[in-house]
Amino acid sequence: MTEIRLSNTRTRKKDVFTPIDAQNVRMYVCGPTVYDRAHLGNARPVVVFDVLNRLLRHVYGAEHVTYVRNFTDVDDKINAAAVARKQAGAPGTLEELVQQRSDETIGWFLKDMGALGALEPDHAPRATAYIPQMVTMTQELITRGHAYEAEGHVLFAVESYKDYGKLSGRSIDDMIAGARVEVAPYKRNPMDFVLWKPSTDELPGWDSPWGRGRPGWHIECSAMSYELLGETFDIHGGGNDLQFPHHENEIAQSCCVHPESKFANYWLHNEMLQVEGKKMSKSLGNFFTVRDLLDQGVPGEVIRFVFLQTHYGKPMDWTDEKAKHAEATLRKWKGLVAGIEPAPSPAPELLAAIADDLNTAGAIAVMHRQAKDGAGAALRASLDFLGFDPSVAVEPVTSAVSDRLEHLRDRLETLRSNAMATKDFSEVDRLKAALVEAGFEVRISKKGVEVLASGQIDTSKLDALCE
RNA sequence: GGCGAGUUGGCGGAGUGGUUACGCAGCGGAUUGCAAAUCCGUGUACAGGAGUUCGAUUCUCCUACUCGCCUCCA
Repeated sequence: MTEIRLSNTRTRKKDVFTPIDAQNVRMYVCGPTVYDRAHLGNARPVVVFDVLNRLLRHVYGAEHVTYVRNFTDVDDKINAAAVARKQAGAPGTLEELVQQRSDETIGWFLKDMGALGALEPDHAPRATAYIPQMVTMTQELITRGHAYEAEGHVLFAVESYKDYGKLSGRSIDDMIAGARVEVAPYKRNPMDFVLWKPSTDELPGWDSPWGRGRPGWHIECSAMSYELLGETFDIHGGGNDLQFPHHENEIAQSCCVHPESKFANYWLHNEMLQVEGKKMSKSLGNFFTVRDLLDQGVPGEVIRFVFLQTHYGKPMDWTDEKAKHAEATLRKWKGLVAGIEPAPSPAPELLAAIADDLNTAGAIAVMHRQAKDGAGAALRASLDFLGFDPSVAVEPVTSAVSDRLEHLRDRLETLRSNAMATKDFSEVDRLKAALVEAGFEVRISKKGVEVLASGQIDTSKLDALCE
């Protein structure tokens, strides 16, 4: 069996992965808050853990892996969007409008991530479907002396959990010293965090022993992972910005309710994404969504390829340059594997690279070697394994384009054979240049003439050529 | 201030205690009506300093720089 090694934030080492139960390998990844379109940064963990999911399925068998990724649909930004709609005169109650907003955002998310070649998890629980479980857990924390009620809020008492801060390597005292946030007066310790908070009448809320309210952010992951994966499971993942406080708080909640459990054995965190060397932010004007890129004609798998070029534990820089190179490489490889059956299983070297802490960049190096060696079947199996569909052209050429392309190719061929006799190549060169201008690649060899789509096709220029 | 990640040839980016990864670009050649594509050849880099070692880019320590988190942003 392939030995998988993973960088474990908990131990700060690369650990050999040993599942609790090889018949049921369990992974929980923190999913998005569904208030708006996913930006490019949101896509990184999705792709990273998609690769891990595929690896686990390959090694343990698809039916022996359970992958859970939640949707956070309790959030002030969702509420704000719903309120705005309500004020604009949209029909329905506010709760319905909240639900609507979440529904549509979830639909976008799945579609956009599907375009990146990400398989959907086995379970994609929504926080709103687990409120009773969160209430129960919160109550249990109070009973066990780890939480207290204050002014309609329920707060987790960080001092009641001795390992608080262990995952992220922080001490409560240091954090208090460096705190930059104003502390609510009802907190016993400034680091105490909210398990439950009151809702106003206008906002979505649920009945609870502490009045009508809504859960704090962290409790949902504790409740849902327990419901779907049990007290202790194998892998917990997410972006490294979640390490503190989100994951720290999840651990505190879960371990205090289930003192015998370790919660998650392996913690994986992906590093952040940057754009052209800078943090993606609205103020810098370099903020964009996955959909923006797709709409600009950047194929989803090009985005996927660029992501996989950088190890998940390193900051990744998104640049147009990389996207261009990725597209060229994918196009080349797809040409190489066209019509070739994939090898029955991915090559051992490829698997070894991925199993070594998801060394996707190393895997790409293996694929370059396969391409160079003309190992089409192996390359195709590699592409399949990493979630690239070789049967789909990088840039789908519409039939309308391909018909005209055929016509132009014939014309070019005729012109060329004439020119070979007359030695006057001016007509050939003119058509060739025009085709290149319109976004095609022209190859003329002894065997004949080939015209291929090579990038952004300018259909208006194509139309002009056909007249 | 606290915690953490990183720094490899023009660019991207693996890997290794001692034998030039690889890709792109570039350069030379083959091929071509010219190109493109393809093929062949071509690259001694590992932030700085100290230490361990027969030997370090690879291990340890220090310094510099970059970046992230500490704000319900993945």
